[in-house]
Amino acid sequence: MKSLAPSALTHQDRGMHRPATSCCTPLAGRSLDDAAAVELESLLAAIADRHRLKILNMLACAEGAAICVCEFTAALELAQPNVSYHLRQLVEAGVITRERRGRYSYYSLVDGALNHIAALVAESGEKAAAA
Amino acid sequence: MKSLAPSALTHQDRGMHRPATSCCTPLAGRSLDDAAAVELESLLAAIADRHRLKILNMLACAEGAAICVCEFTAALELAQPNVSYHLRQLVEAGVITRERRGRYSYYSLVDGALNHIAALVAESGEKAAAA
DNA sequence: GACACGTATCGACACTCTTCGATAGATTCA
DNA sequence: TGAATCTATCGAAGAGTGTCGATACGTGTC
Repeated sequence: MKSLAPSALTHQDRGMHRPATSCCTPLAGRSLDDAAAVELESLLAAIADRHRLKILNMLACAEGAAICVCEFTAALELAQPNVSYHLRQLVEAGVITRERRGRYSYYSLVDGALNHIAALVAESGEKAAAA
Repeated sequence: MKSLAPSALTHQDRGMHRPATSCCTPLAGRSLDDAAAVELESLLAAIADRHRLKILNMLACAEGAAICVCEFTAALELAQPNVSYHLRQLVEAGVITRERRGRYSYYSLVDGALNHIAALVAESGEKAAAA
């Protein structure tokens, strides 16, 4: 499945002589395991789109109020199936929720979802700053 | 270039009669313009990858110290050209910087870069919470 | 200068994502 | 019930992304 590097060893591991210009400084510690990396990857990928970012911003500006699909379609100047597609991506990522009212579909932000993502980015990235 | 929606108008704009089950709640305001959305999109896309997230985490755990390419190659179990590719993506996004020492290349986090991205996500998303 | 080593880049390929047109599902109104 | 409306889904096409093998570049060593 996954092709490994020719040899997953650092130059130090291979017992190479190490001159003054040494390589491979040791890490202070580890925190982001594979599963966490994959999860954060999917979360970030869900919001890493200009249209979805504008959707999220519209929802944030609505201050908790739900917004109808047609409003997104008008604001984004995007075809309706496209808007549905992007909304679906955000719903599946758990960032927004859908609510049907009659013929209309209203979407709203999941409380604290984006703050959570932001915290993950700041945490797994700038953990050094906190220490 | 960009195909617009059939008519970039909400149901209200088209002067439709509006029953009790009305659509299109007005927004509280706007903040994320097109340029900002594109910029944030590219920033998020740069870090929305499991390997690049692990690179960033390793750098964060190094607490400011630079890390050699070979260390990433070993930790990520990824081929060397692949590692260079991901490092390049992060450099071009302005999240990390490269420094050559002899034959080796060392990478380190740009101070506050990830906190900046996190702030953008939290800001343009949960602006309502701040208000 | 010739060689070894670490890293970056190139071209090709496979895969995923986004977009589009068409259409189906669900609900309201006459 | 039938027509109209709003939204979601489907299949195909296009663009973008990550991976791989091969190779070029820059540096240190002999």
